[in-house]
Amino acid sequence: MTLVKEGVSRRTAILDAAEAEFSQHGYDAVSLRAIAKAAKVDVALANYHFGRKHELFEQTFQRRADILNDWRLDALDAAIKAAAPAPVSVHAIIDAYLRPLMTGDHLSDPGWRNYYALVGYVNSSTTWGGQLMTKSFDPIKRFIEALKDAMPDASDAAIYWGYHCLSGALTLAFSQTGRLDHLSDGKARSTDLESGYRFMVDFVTAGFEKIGLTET
Amino acid sequence: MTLVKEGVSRRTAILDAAEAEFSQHGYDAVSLRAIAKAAKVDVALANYHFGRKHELFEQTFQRRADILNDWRLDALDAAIKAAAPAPVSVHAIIDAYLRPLMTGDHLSDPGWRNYYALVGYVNSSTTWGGQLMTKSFDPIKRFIEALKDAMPDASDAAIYWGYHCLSGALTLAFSQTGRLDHLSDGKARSTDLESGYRFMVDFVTAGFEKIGLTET
DNA sequence: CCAAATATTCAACACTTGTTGAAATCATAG
DNA sequence: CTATGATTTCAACAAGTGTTGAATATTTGG
Repeated sequence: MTLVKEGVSRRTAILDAAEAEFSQHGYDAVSLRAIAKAAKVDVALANYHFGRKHELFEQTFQRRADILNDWRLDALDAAIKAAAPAPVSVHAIIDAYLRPLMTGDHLSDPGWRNYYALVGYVNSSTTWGGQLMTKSFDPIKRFIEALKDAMPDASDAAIYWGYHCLSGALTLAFSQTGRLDHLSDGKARSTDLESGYRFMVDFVTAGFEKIGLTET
Repeated sequence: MTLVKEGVSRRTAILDAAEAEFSQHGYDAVSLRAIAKAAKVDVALANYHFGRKHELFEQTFQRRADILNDWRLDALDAAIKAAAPAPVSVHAIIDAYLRPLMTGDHLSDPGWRNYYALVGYVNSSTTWGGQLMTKSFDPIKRFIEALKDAMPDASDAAIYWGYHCLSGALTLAFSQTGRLDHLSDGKARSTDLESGYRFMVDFVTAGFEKIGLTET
């Protein structure tokens, strides 16, 4: 009998457990022992594989970021190709940014749902937000370039602040905090991200097109 | 010699310290001892005044929420009055929601800057987000009603998801995580919230007006 | 099958955590 | 001034923290 059960190594079991725990409670509220227990593994093993807790967190975060980056860049390339030789539209760029989060069974996969919450946590964290988001999602700079091409008259400031609005709206919605349900008394549901996605695409596209015109 | 220095009671000294610590490091990374030390007070005093750590956090959060709610409702009333008898515009509603964060010296006040970061932390926290945001900012439901009046053809879902976009964009920007600076290589600055405010007003207004038209 | 390398567990370390009951200090009213 | 009540500090608690070095188990390559 091999040590590895069901094809899942203990190393990825730790990452899985860390992902679930960190996304639900944040970095500091989660102990390595809680992660080890969820992964059915000794505490010391996390340290052996990942070093300090800090690094385990960053690797947990990076794992799906790489996958998400690939999905998004593929979608962007497809949009550019579909529009050629005309420049790709703002709407198509925003859609390429958002749609990969929805496609396939990502929304019904607890792993991805947890991860989206983790991104929301990191994005608005003063501790992690600045550095880690930029490092992990570096490839999305290609979306910034695409937006500049689509709106050649827009100022740099408009592009970056617009992207910041998009990022904030997206990560809050996909964190599924339940705020929407409380606020609307159930008339809108946090879990209904298909609806959220549709509204967000239109909302953000219109926003970008508006501030792309405003002189600064 | 009195026990109270410079008119600042020990009770509010604890709240001030808690605000600074919680906003910079989150709930779990902050110990009561760190707060007590910053407030130059014994650990046990926080418990005497506020009970459990949980309640200290909520009271810290509620303190400025009440003030901010008043500012916003005043701004909304003024906008409604200025537009009467015509219904107030979406643009004016969004401005009433955002402008109070900027007016006066709020942006140069470290207390308010810290608080804005704290709101960002709470808003995207799966632990606090749903309940605490709704409880503390309950009066902003009047903004929802105003938006419904301004866009009578918009669906409820459009209004609530639009507000969620606004909330996410706002709290991320005002958290000042430094993400914007890293992403833009300094071409846009997180600290330049005057610019952020101007872009956000136009961005969000255009977004609302767009999804207010879309049938769902 | 055996030796080397890798993976995992065990046990413990020094320290920090939130909370509390009792003691000490202060403010205030009579 | 004094007695009462509200603050504040002191000291300690049981439990939990990240991290590590040594011991054990497992895999791998020859």
